[in-house]
Amino acid sequence: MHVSVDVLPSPPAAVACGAPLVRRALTAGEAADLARVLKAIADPARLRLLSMVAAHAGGEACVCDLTEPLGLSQPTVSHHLKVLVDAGLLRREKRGVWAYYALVPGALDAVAGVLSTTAAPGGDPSSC
Amino acid sequence: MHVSVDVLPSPPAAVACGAPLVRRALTAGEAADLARVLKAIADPARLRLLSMVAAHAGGEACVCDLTEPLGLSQPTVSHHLKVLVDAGLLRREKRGVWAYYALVPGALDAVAGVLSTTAAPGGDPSSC
DNA sequence: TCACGACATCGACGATGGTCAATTCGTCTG
DNA sequence: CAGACGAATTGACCATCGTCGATGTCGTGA
Repeated sequence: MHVSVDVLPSPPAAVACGAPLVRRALTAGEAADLARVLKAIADPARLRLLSMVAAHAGGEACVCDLTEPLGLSQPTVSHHLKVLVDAGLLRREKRGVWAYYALVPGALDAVAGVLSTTAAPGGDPSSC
Repeated sequence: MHVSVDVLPSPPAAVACGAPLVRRALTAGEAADLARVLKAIADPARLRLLSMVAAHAGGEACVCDLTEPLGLSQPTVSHHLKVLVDAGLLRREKRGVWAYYALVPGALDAVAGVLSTTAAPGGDPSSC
């Protein structure tokens, strides 16, 4: 028994491409994938973290830069950052004692593209 | 006693405009507003509902059109639709015995615009 | 080697959310 | 009016989530 299905927390998710939401009815699987990424973003603390990381000098920030302005404990901030990394929205790089977080380049735009009811703006030709 | 603070579930939310997420750090209030709308979208059943309503003939659908393909009970579908209406993403119109739901025109694009790291595409000049 | 600082993980608690069965509310029709 | 039908509301149950304090881990410097 126990074949251990190995249901990994999922690879970075990727969101799928194009703007399928309003074009055709989503399948249960597509909806689950999209919801997983959106649930990661749909939290005030995590939205502020994304925003603070993006607006920080150099496009990256360490936990010590984020804890105090956010008004949450350090373990809580670490938890939220992990959720965002697991969702494929942030990238974590450890340098010495500090851990630096930065936006994953196309991630937020991919989500925006799926939600948009018009054609994608810049038109990222790498995917699809 | 009981002045009844009347903390309304919030007006349609509106999300704010522009693409402030990656430009500057969000305030706690802005993050809370955005999170409220995103939480409404961040559910597989509700994503499929938005998608099915948008893809349906005439851009609108009644509950009876949605219950069966979604595989959820009628009360649950009604509950999800109410969440989407309260978030300002769907519009409800009752005609006779049936209740028809349709997308609120700019709502999804507004959310997409906030998440996007580039300038808004079509450029909806009505707001801001 | 030891102490300290930055960060991650663990365990627990209260709050929120998704779902359904049962009921209620409106509206049309016989 | 009474019945039927579509939809909304209620109440309850279980799962998931956000938060914290305590603890563990790893790299740095005295």
